[in-house]
Amino acid sequence: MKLYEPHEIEERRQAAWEKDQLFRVSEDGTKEKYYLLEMFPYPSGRIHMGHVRNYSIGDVIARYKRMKGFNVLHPMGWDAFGMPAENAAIERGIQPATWTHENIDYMRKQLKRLGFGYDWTREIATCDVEYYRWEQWIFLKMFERGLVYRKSSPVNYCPKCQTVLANEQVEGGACWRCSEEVIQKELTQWFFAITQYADELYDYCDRLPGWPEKVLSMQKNWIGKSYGVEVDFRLEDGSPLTIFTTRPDTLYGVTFMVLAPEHPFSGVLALGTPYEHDVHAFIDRAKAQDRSFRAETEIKKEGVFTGKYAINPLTDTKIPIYIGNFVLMGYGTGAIMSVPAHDQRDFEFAKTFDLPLIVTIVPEDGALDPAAMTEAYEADGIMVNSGTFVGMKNREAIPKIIDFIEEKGMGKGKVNFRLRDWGISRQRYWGTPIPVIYCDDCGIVPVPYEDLPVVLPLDLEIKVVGKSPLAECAEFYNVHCPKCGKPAKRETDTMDTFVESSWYFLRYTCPQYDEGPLDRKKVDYWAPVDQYIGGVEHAVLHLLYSRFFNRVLNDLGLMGAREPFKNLLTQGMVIKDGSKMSKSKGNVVDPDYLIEKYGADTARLFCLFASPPEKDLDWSDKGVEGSFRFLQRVWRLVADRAEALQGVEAYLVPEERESDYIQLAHKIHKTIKKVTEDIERFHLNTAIASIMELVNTTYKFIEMERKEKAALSLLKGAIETVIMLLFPFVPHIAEELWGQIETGGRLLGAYWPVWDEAYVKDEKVMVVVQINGKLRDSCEVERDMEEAQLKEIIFGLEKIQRYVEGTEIIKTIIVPNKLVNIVCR
RNA sequence: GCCUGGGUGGCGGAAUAGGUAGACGCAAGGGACUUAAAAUCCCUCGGUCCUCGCGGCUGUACGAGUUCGAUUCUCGUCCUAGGCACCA
Repeated sequence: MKLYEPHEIEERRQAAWEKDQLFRVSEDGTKEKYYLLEMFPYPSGRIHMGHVRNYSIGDVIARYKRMKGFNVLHPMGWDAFGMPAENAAIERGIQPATWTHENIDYMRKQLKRLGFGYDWTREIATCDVEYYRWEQWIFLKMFERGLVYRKSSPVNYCPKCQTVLANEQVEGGACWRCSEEVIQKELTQWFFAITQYADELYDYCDRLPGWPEKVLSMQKNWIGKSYGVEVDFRLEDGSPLTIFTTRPDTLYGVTFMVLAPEHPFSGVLALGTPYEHDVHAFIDRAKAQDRSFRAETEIKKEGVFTGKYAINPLTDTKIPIYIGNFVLMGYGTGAIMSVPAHDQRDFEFAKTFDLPLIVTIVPEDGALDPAAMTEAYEADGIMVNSGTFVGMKNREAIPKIIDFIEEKGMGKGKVNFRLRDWGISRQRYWGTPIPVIYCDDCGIVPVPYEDLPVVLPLDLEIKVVGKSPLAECAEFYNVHCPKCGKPAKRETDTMDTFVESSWYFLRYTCPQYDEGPLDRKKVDYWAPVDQYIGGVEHAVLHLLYSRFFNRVLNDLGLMGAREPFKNLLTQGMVIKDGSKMSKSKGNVVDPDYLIEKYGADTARLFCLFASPPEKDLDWSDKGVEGSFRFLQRVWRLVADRAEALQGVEAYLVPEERESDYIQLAHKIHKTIKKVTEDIERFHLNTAIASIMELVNTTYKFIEMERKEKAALSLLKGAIETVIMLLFPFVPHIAEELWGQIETGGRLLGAYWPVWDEAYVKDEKVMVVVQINGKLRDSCEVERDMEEAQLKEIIFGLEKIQRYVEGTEIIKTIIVPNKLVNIVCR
């Protein structure tokens, strides 16, 4: 018998796949397409176990779908722009481009060594000019449509990364990448108008049944849609002061207003009054508190009275106007109405400043005494003190009050979003240059399409200092204005790297197309991605940006699909010793080491078997050994009798009626069914478990030592089935074993086995007997037996008789072929 | 505080539509083979009680409920992970 030598086998098989270009695909109208994609990696140097897991899952699905006859697009590429390349450049004096490409070369080899089947002719590296030139092209199209604009605003800035961060990239006041505390800085930035799509992005969350509930809820949470009304309060001089509220049912309980420090009225209301000095001192102080500080929990609510009053349009009551540090200028109108009786924040503020409470909603079965309240009543109830709305349920009153306000011209219904526009300017070098030129005379001038690409110079010296190297490269930024020809300056900021990953999955469909970003025919054949697989950490950032970008490209007429990813699978992290694998924790397992010790098939198998894809995977060295042992067991099963099986015809149905045969035949068909259905729903761990069971059953059959030809035929059928079912998981060993038994020239991987429903059902079934729901006995009977006959057998059981004796039988419940429950007293 | 998930043996995890809880694997214990070891193979393996039987009781975070029957459905409680968090 040949020994199982994974390295030799794997190298040989991989070379053959490469030679035959096995995974290369093109559009084919005769087959159903299936676009399978895993999130592409950042080329950090080497792949880690998270990648191995992600891509192993993907490879199973890709190979399975191919066996099922789909035309499977399964590409791979590199999210190649980003800061680590610059840091490496600074630390080691190596060009970011060189560093990145060396990493890509190494990691590509690693992926190939794991045996993942990609169409490498479609490989993309986002740092290649042929990729980012089309991103610049898209930028210009977006600019024409007003989807890109420039504005000065306070931005999140990471002092360590020395660049701006989008709101989504700030996690609890810290940089998402390096965890440095984020500060506020006033900068002029480019923005993508993602808020124009906020409503649609929100609503479509309900039309993505193939996405995990969790991700959709995170996206909805982030977009933060809320229905309310804008109401015009009036200053005493008649000028309007508009607020936004989601609780118009509390409008009659407003006792004061609060403005954000940045509100245009904040600086002027107190002018010339005794309050002026205090107000300005407060505003200065509040503005100095940067965003991250303001975001801290338990920040004390502070405020100052402006000395001015406004009129509540519903009640004509005069109410004082305050400025408060807790009101955000960026949401709603930057001014709020305060209802201390029904909003906890307002309640606290009112207590501090000794402001009155007016109750407008009471619990259905009680009353509220403003003087006795220790917290705001935020729940639903019945309207009181509310003009014509008294007596209504507050929920029902809300739309009526909005109608009333609109009728009287006091305001209008409004939907607000938490989502902000996406700031994409980064003061970094290793990214896509923003294709814009600033001219003293003509202002902002987009680079003409014929001048694209704006190429990122590769021969720059990267220094530590704050400024982007591009801003110091005169050859780069000194240009002539495309409009008037006068000397002008090129934009030296680059784009956020999330821009590249927002459309790479579309470019895979036509990576060499040179007349535009997308070849409409090809992209419409493949898009949308049928199955996307990646880490849940991208639930908001990457996935939301991609949904936005896909819509923009759709609106630009570049493609037909509206949503980018039909189905999404978010895989869990790889955990070891209780925490995520990381260098700092010193608990990383190196894929190279695993491949060297056990081979790629074992590494893949363990990642797939140890836990279902969505869950975190607990690393276990012993578990890896177990996977290796299983493969050796399979190897022996086949290799030990490879010669004996030569020339034997494989049967999946028993030629003999003896129970050994029948049992094995049934097991084969049941396993095919189970594995098929499990792969379809991504229960890859249980799919493997059931293949293991088939292997165990096959060994048991062998122990019977049946020598007839029929036994060999069925055995061969079982073995062929094991190999075919294993192929998507561990393709190298499967192919090798397939080659060892003579299989009539059939090609492994070309088709998926089918089960015969007749053999899925056992001829004899074990029926368990319960008495009053408690398990008492069981017996084996013919399948689909007549109820009367079954009852006769059951009640004839000695044990059951003993239990039933002396009781009154109320009823007998029969679950066919499974269970009988006798209810008695 | 709000919104999602999730709590099952010593461990990773099964149980697809309410019907035998613990598949498969790991670890552990016992045995076979061997001069010995490795490898391999076989047996045991939730808890508990006894009269050690193809025995009884109990058991899927906890407490109720629906049901002939609940890991599964409903309500409440606790714990835990993730997301959002002065968003008016």
